[in-house]
Amino acid sequence: MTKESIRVLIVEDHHVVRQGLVALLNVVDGLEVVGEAADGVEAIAQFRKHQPAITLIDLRLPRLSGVEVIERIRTETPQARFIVLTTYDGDEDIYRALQAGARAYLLKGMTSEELITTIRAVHAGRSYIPPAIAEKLAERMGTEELTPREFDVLEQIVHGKSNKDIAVELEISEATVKTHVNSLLSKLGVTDRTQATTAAIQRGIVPLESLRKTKP
Amino acid sequence: MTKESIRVLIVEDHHVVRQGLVALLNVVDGLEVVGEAADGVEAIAQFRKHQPAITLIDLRLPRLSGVEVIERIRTETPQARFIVLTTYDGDEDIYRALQAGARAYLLKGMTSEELITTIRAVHAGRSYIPPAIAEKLAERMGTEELTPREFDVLEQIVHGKSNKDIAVELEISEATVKTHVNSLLSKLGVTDRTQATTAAIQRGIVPLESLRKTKP
DNA sequence: CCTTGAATCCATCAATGGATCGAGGATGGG
DNA sequence: CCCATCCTCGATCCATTGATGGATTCAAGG
Repeated sequence: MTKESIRVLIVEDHHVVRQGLVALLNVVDGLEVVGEAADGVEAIAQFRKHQPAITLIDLRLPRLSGVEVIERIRTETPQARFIVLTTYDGDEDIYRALQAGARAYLLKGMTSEELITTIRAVHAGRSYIPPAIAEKLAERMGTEELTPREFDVLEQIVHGKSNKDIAVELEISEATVKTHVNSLLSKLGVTDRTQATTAAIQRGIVPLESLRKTKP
Repeated sequence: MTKESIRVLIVEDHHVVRQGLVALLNVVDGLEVVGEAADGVEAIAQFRKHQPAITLIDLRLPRLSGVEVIERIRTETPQARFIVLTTYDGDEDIYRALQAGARAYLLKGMTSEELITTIRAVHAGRSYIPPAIAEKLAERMGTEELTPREFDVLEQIVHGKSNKDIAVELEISEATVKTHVNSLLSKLGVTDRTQATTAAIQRGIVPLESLRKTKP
């Protein structure tokens, strides 16, 4: 009946989740898990070794982020197909992953059927973005991109720095900092730096992990 | 050899993770997964039905939070034993869970051995807190508790409200708001509201989910 | 009963933040 | 070459914020 199994690589650092995926997919007819990886570097090695048709990948990975893995693999193997599988749903993450070439973006917590359907769809050349995710993306489209410098300033703001501190840190004048603050506030559609902070975190522009203890 | 299996209930909303836990635990000698639940309400029902020795539970659950589930079950069955299994590691979550009566707190991503060892330990009456978690807890201990009112104010700050807005919202004068702001800033060990915001989010005092679209 | 701590209010002041101008230099694509 | 964009800087002005100090009420606990 089934001609040939779809060869799948699973990249996921959480052990139990990885186990769950393998257990789930291995009982499915027409799918075959050919490899597993727990971090970005391993993911690339496994990909080269097995040349899977589909790679299921989490975005938050040790050593090399999911987005970087997708980008690197796609430069050497452009036809590689990726399904991003993650718990986070900040617009920025979604955007970057799709930008990097992912064909589908699923949140953990979906049903097995959804997952399997998506794998088959992507293997058949289609792509799949759940409605909830599509909505986030649409939202994002409405907003302008931050310039690199504005991004730098936003990052500092989220880390609780004052305009003066930021000026010192970035080696520019406080007036310039204010200019950047002003334009990023309007691009984010907020009125002050506190709102900018929550917006940045919530949308995944500045990752939560980066908040931990940075010395003054 | 094995006298009797340890009866385990798994409470976890993410389907793949739940699958992974079941797959992982069912092959272990001396453990038996007697039930599964995907939300808080179901969790209580399953507990009553199966009276498991150990309940593995995620904190973020639909309908009823993990902490609430633990509290409710422990009022009717004080000897119930809980192992919290979650991805989040904000001090506040940890504290509340242990306060509610959890015996162990594990982050997803631990090895199967860790998990199994912990289950056996908790079943034997011991408790287990990983070093990384213990450190967080110790940190928290150093800081003073916020009063309810300070908490209200902090919540508003995180939502990007100005002192004036907060005054209106809480129906107190702006001067009073400032007083609360001042004392919560010092309790959190920060110098302005932006830092208070990141601290609150990072420590889980104000959940990220609550940030989504609240109309002005 | 007295102390303590929470919550409320008030006033004042200096520092910070944000809005709004205008304007020069660098860069890169058309 | 010209135009657009970004980055830079400065000046002014007003609003907000945070620090400080002092005052009242009320409830809980020793």
